[in-house]
Amino acid sequence: MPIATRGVVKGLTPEELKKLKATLVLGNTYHLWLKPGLKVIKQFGGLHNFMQWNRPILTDSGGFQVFSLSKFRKITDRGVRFSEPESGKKHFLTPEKSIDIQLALGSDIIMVLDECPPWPCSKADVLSAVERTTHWAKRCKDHFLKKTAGYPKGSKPLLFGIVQGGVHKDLREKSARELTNIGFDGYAVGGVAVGEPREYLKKVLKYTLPFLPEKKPRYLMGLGRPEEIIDSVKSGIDMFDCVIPTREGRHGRLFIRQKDFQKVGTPKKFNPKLIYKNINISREIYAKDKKTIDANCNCYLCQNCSKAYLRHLFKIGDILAMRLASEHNLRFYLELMERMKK
RNA sequence: CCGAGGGUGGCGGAGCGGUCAAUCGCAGCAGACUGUAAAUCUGCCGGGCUUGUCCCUACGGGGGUUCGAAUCCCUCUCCUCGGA
Repeated sequence: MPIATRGVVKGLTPEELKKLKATLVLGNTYHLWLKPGLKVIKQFGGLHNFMQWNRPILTDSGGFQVFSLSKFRKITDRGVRFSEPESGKKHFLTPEKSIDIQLALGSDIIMVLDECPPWPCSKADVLSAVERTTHWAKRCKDHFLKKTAGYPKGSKPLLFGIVQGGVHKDLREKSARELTNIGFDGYAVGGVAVGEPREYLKKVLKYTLPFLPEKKPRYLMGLGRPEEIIDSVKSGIDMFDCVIPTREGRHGRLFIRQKDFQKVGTPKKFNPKLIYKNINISREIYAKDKKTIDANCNCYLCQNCSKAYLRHLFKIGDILAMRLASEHNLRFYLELMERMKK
């Protein structure tokens, strides 16, 4: 899923996203709630129409902001009080409110509000986050059922639960069991890549996935680097979202296919280190480089521009640089996912 | 020719007797980025190397005062603005 937190995949049009074969985009409850606000989006009949994206949208619940805006919030069982970093304005987000907002946005996949504990964190605090996440998940589900009771058949969005539990085996299992007991349309693994050493990812998946139904979509939230995605797919993950392709693209870091890229998703063995490499295009060594960025890529950038030109666009700060790099990186990521579907 | 103000690192611009190799911004170089407070952030940015409470050379040129000068004085030179 390309990330469209505020109702745009930064710099790109829906048409461009479709050309990249993006099927699903992620929006954010918290951000869209504040800007432009629900009044505006309701007037457009929902986020799809507002942003002119007619394919599915998954909305995150605001749970991650419970973590990332840590200086500006206070959590209680009732919900989370945030103050907006720019204006200081206070807002109170509850599980029910998160569901209401996501329904108003017209989301296709709604995420429950969860508590994502930071790293490092005591086990007691992780436990408390798990318990609160379960409690909130139950409230989300109840509220969701109540609110969508009258929806015509087939028009009901999906509701996903989110597993927490940090790096602890027993807590991951507890969280997964409690959520599956409530029952959701899909399950997300949350609380990963919040600062913990990278080796933990595989463990967390090993602790969590056995307790999630294989037939339901399983979504790893916020991840990741290509090698992490490949490993996670092998472990059983079906869905990802990550800011890396777009954010790093805007910052001039590009993903370039290497020799073994084409072997991904085939029975052939590949060397994980030969799948891709990153370059920072603003480096001086590319100043006169006439070569294309990635000879194996079909995006506009790779079909038309030299490294020297893209570097120049970044150096002068032109928005086209960010657009082209975002598009390229998304194509890389989406192509990687496409290969692994097989 | 007279009067006034000024010349600081690639640029802009602080500093106006010691704590100055010199605040800060830009440009430059490198790095980071994982459910987007992120077109952001961090580091380096006179030269040298043994990268350090290290050594050189430095605030237009020259001279002087002082224990000590980018900072005060003299002189030359250049720039800007007024007046002839």
